[in-house]
Amino acid sequence: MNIFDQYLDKIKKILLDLSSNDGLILPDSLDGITAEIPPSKFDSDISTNVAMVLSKINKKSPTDLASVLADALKKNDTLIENISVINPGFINIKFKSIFWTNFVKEIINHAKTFGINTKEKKNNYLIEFVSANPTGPLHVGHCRGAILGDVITNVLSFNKHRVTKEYYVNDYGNQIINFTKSVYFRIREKTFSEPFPSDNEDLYPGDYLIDFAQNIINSNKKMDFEDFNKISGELTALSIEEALKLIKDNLNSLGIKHDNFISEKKLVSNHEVEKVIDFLQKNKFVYKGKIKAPASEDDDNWVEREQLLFRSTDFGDDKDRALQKSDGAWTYFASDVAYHKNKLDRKFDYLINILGADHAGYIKRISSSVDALSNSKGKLICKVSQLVKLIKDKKPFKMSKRKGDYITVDDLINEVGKDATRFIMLNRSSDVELDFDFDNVIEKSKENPLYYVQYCYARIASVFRHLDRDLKSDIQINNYDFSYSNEEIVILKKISEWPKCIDAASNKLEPHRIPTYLYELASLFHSYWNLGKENPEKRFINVEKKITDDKLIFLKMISNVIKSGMDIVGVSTPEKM
RNA sequence: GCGCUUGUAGCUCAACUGGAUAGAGUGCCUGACUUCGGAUCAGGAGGUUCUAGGUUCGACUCCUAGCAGGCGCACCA
Repeated sequence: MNIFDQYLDKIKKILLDLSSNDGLILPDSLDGITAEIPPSKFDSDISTNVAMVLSKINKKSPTDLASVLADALKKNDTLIENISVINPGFINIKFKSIFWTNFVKEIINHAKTFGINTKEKKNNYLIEFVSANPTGPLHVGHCRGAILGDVITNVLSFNKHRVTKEYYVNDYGNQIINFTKSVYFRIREKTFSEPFPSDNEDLYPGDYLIDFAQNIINSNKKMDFEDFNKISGELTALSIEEALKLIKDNLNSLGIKHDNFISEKKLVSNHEVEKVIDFLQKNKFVYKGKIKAPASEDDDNWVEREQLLFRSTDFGDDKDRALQKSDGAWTYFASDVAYHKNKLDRKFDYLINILGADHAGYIKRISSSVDALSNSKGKLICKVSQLVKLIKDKKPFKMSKRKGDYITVDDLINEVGKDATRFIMLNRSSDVELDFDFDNVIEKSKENPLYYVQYCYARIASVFRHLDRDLKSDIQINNYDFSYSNEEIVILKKISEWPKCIDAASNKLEPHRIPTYLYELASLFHSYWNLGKENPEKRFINVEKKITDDKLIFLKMISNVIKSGMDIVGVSTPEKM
């Protein structure tokens, strides 16, 4: 039930009517006409820009046109209390109290579906996110993208789209060889008491490898660890398995579960890379050539080679991109092209990739390949999540990968918990860098938006508790005819924005709008609550049972929306804190 | 140098796919607990939305150019 959509439809209907009967001229598309939330200083519930959009084409002043439209609107709607035309030509509509009574009933009766866009086409999405190398635990850098992807999925699913969550496992290439060697040296450290080589920069230094090594030794008692070359294949598989187990644990503690894990190695061994390159070759997107040294590299160190290149410059990229290494192995990009071909073949309406800021430069390349593979019909959307700056004791602290002492997802969850991590990571637009202040995140005050919103829900729960009612169970509406105060109307207006918030979050893939909205709603609620301190009549539990019952329905409506939103964000709504 | 991205109150950020007098928190100042939960609330002060042009009835939002910060610019992944 989106009242803005409802009234937009009404307005358009009236326009068509006026156009056929009174000579109103309409443009080809009515898309520019909107129904919006008026600024709070106006005593009004919905506003529309219709008169300003149509004034030029009709050669009339916006205000004159607005008066005509306002009259027509008022005439066929008994729920409008008054309608006003305000410069530069907005039409503002104010509803009668009965409108809101109906509204509340509607939401209470359709608690589970309020906010869902019932008009739009439902799509089938594939979202790829996290996809961190299977060489160790997830760290803070992965965390934001992980949560972003998960909550985008939740928003889309809430809006009845179909979404498949996928993790691309980079289990092929040099990094994996180095990683496996590192595990091997840790095994030798244990079985042959040889020290781990500290001078080899290619090896992974992290302590977690010691656990990997021990686990592999324990569960492979018969394995002979003497000669690396004899066991490298098997050991690679075992090492990756260990890493993936750890990563899945990390994701699980963030509350994230992917539907599929797609192995790069399998794509390679199934010859999907060759096939896709054949295809590109036939369509003249691939050639043998040389690329120039990157600007960051000294020309002296750069060796120009002839190699297999993809014409990404045809699609706006800076340079063509290498597909094959000098040793004949595929580049990461080549197998990723195969992976995207694989995605395209599965016929999704949209492909979404969530990338970290440090991979943003990769977008042109991969979207070029999708364009080449799909004749520019691939509908790939890349979403970048900016860096997270960790702050403790008012100071930023950096993590250094070299020493292996970076902050892991585990560290984060242990310190601040899953709920706070999710809510705070999501509270800002993914386009801006995020300050993640440890002291702030665990603080229990208004400064911490998670608690502020949860507290709102807990307060409502406490009212129900006082009356021996259960907030979670359904509430009955019999003769409900609440006469709303101004404070209540303000809250109702905010509630009516919820479908708009979901729409924006869903269409623009901007889930931060949800925590922002919930915070605003909670803020209005806390003000409303405090009215009861000075004026006992404003309290929810009233001597008159009818008033108490009506107010409970009102509170139930608020808690429904809070609960919906918190579920999408993926955090709890405790009834006591 | 090139590409992407950000620039809004002292600080951290919002602003509904171009709407009206740009909003919150924090910090600073002042006030409210015998209460349905003070993890809260009320009030005050704080702005040339980086700059210069352009498009538009209307620009924080779109376009062009510049300035400043961040990220990236491999046969790595």
